[in-house]
Amino acid sequence: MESEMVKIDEVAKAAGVSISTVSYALSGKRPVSAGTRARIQQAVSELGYSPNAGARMLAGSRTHIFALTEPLRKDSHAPTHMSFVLATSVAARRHDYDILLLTEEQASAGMGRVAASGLVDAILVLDVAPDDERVALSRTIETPSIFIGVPDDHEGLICVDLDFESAAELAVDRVFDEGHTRIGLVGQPEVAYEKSNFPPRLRRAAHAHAERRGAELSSRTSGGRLSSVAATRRATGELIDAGATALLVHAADDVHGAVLAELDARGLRVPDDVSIVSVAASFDTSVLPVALDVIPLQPEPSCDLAVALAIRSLTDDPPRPGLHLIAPTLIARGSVAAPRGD
Amino acid sequence: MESEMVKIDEVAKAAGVSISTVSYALSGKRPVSAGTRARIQQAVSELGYSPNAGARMLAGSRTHIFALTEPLRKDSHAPTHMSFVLATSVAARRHDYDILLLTEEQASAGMGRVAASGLVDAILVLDVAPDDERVALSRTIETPSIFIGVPDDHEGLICVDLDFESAAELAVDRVFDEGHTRIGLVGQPEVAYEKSNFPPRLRRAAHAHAERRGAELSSRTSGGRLSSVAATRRATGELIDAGATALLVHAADDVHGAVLAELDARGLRVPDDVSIVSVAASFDTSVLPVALDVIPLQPEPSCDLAVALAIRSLTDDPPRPGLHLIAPTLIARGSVAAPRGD
DNA sequence: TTGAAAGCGGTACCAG
DNA sequence: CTGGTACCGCTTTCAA
Repeated sequence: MESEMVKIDEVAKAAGVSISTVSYALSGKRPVSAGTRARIQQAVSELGYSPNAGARMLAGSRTHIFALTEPLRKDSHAPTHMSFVLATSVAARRHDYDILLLTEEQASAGMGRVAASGLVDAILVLDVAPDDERVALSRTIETPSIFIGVPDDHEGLICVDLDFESAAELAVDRVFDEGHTRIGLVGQPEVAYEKSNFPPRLRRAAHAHAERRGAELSSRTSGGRLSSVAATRRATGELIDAGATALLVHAADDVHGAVLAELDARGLRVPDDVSIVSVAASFDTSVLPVALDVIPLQPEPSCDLAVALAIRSLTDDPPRPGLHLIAPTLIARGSVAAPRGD
Repeated sequence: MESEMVKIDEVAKAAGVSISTVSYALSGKRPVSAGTRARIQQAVSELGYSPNAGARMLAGSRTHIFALTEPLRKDSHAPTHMSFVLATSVAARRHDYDILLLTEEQASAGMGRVAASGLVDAILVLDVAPDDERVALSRTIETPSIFIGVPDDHEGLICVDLDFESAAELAVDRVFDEGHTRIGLVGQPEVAYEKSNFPPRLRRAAHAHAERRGAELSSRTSGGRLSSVAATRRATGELIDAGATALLVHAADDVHGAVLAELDARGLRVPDDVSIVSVAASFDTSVLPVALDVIPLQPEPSCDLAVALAIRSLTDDPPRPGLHLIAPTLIARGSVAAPRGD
């Protein structure tokens, strides 16, 4: 039934109403009688009308487009990043929003560009690094930005992330409830506890909760300035030597690998000899040699929330800057069992 | 220097010229005196002017946006798809185009939507399946579509793909020049040679070129309706038994795995006992247990060409429907050597 | 070489 | 509940 590019006045004529009534009937911003609305709906579908995007952007206050900035660096873990991109675009569509993709150098450069040209209503920032250059950029533009992940300096930013304190408590509970009273925490490298924001919070919460429940928790870092296999294996060994029967790991994927390597080298098996829970992993834990119980940063909840915040940031009741946390969920994969009875 | 949202009239005022002169100075569609242009350029950068995207779309004939439809199915090989998305968006930016991402069900549904609303100037179709439903869709819309990959029914479509005939010849040359005169080809499943378009072309080209050069080439399929490990191993065995010292493989990744498994089971090593070249692989060959010489479908050349075709399809000299082929390149990885001298 | 002004196709205000 | 219409900011013809 459609021809070339139907315009609103054709719909109006077909339905025997005015242009404005068509507009209001479609946007719902003004009550329209049931009969009128029906005739308009019919005209719309018969003519295959779809409002012109440019005109809507110009006349209205919304572009119905979000920018999605994701560097997609070559070295990065593709499946993980793809799942976040996917989850974001699906969430956006549910709110009638399209996604404009900004990658590579455009991840940064594009932000200013699309903001200045009014191409997008908001910007969703993915794959956030601790010292992300997009932080500074987002402060120079008026377009609302939502970070999925928390950079070190997140003053004034709206960030979505896992509720790492709850996650720490959940992890402690998981092993404590199974009978472990001596727990080890293999964490980030040293610097992460000085400069970064939530590694210390997670660690503190773990300590506090363990104490609260009557467990003994001691923690080690996985390196100095950077995580290293050597430091991680040493840390793991120390914790085991100190009697830990359960390990919580809050670190990057290679650190998990190093922990498992050390246990393997000592002839310790998971979960028979040592139980493990990976906390707040943002990578795909299926890359690990052993399936681990994990409290992951999942794409869907984060992206859904980020999109919801983006939408709300366009209203007269925008979300406050700060961390918007996702309730943690533990995925059991069999790496936790009762401690050996010896 | 920038404030809220600079408009073209402010630039005009600052430069002491009319609005139209500013527009022309920026678009270059009308000669503007050097002096005037300089003053305008200065005003633009001082004010931080960036033309409003919506207004440009409405008034102009270009949106400066391409849709990129890529299902990004969960099961698909993420790194490969991501590299195509990346290459496309980079290529698009070089022509001042942004990418609107359509994934999952929007990969199809979104095409009609963005076309009808005039949101995009053209649509780039990625991850094309033999029976892709987006083929039919692209025929119902006026927005130019460029397929990166060739569906079975590509009548009237503009498709970008590897020049598989040249690729076949290149592969034959590679092993023939090394001294192999008995070559085996492990191909697609049977049906691909009946219904699909280029598997038979590739095979035919390989046979013709082998004959031309004086080599003996025999081919086997990797299954009936679907490739199977059993059929592939049988095919591989038959070719080896028939005396083949070099194998060309034109198939999916798992078929490559099956070929290697069969060779391994027979105690044959690559390239000492058997040479292998993977032809027209569209997957990441680094997932294979053995590094193989490969003539890949590379993202960059394909995406660059696709974007170029998209741009040209907006001119008064649009590209003809048909296959637009990329010259093949062989990447040597050490899986080809001279045949054993026995 | 430059300027004035008519649209582009909606949105939303002001009336009725 | 509905209609008329003044914009939204830029592109592009028409005139000068």
